[in-house]
Amino acid sequence: MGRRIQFDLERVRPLSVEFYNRDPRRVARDLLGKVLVRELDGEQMAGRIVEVEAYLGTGDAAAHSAAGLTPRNRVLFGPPGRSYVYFIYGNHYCLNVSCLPDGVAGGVLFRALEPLFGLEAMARNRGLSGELTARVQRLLTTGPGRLCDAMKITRTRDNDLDLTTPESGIWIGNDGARRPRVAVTPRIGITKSADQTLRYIVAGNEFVSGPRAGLGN
DNA sequence: TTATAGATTGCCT
DNA sequence: GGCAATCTATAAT
Repeated sequence: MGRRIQFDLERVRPLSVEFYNRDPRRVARDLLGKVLVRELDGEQMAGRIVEVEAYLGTGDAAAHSAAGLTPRNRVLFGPPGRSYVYFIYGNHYCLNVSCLPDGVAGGVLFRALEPLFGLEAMARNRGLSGELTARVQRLLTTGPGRLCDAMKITRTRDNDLDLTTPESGIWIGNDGARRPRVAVTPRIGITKSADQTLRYIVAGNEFVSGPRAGLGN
């Protein structure tokens, strides 16, 4: 018998636009422990943010905004608190939130969630069946492509949405949970600017992807 | 118009 | 632990 998840979505309050109108490094760190909520076709899903990466507008060769404004990355240059969804490796979508004021590029990539609500729906979306064992739960939203798959986040439908209001179908909120212990490491899957430590994880959380080492900070 | 690299994942050995 | 799959934005020709 699996562990029953108890989580009250009513307790979650959306984060303000001003929350995102800051340096992506600060936003990334503060997003840990917050809740990403998805509502689609009357179905609700939610997960606690346990792994993110900051992408800076300037001086960051790994950021999509590095070469200047293009049709694809325009959301990163727009106002804060909006969704930037891109398609990668021919298979996967990745979700970011824009940071800093209109005209200044920057964003945070969502890399992993701890599933809180709607696990059955997420498993279905991921093509997983059977018992929701700890191992299967980790396959739901651990990894940037997986969490988009689980929540059916796509570019055509979900790019450039306002993430500060439930009306968008995707939003981020605070449920009053205590601020988690944070660790910082280099980012994953990039070659440029790979020396910078811009990946933020909840220390010791089992739903973090890849290496979980890193000095607390 | 063509070429290439990419903020990944899952399956293979 | 290695690597193919699969698409497309952007750069190069």
